[in-house]
Amino acid sequence: MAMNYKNWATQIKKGYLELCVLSLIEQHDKLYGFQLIKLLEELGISMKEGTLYPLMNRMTTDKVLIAKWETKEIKGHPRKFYSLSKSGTKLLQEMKMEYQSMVENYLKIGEGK
Amino acid sequence: MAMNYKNWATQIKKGYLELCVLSLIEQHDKLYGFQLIKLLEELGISMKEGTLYPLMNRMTTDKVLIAKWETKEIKGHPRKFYSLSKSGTKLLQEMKMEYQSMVENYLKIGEGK
DNA sequence: ATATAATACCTTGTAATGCTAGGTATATTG
DNA sequence: CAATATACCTAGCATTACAAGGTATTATAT
Repeated sequence: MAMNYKNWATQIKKGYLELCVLSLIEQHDKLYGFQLIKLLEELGISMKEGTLYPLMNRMTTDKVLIAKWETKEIKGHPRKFYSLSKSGTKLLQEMKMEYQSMVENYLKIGEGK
Repeated sequence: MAMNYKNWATQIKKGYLELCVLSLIEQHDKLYGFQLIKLLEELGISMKEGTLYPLMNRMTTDKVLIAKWETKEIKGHPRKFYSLSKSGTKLLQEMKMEYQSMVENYLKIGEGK
């Protein structure tokens, strides 16, 4: 990315990261925050803690996600696991459709001409 | 889109619209603002005037775009045509690569499991 | 004549969010 | 006992899509 406009990468991630997080939780049933960051990293998607944790709290407040602390069976810092609520599942389906449209619409730009 | 989180559609468009605009200008060589909005609309992409014009001015100031007024040969309100600068062309290539990565990375989420 | 609509551009202010840069706490390793 | 890794959190900043307003020109309808 060029020196100027290096913030474009930040901008285009808005919404996209939300979709990635919800999709990963759907796929794994439940995940905790730190684990999500590692999973995304493996996929080539960089999401900082300062981005993820506020997002998880927002989505929990909005009842898109259900959060549960787990302290048993593990040592170290307790982990907060997230799973999709019913409305979260529905929201994700809508997001996927919208995302799919965007990808297809952009493809049309390349095809035309 | 659900009642809540209806702003997600707004958020995910950040950066995406910039990519669409630059790609369309590259393909058509030159375009004016109002025309861009109509073109995007035809593609299924909604971009409001209050979004487009400030963006075009930003990118002109940053020398990503070159702007030229055209008043001859047409009646009605004068039109401001935009074309890609050299650095704009380079920036667009970088954006396309980044976008491609994002699309591919998200595909991996669906594939894994 | 004179509203109305369509074209074409612009600006102010708001809401939302990714990230930086800090912080806290627990457990392990040198 | 310092350093590292894990795991969560927060305040403040920079950025951008949009709503809602505006200006100006031409064509069309009343």
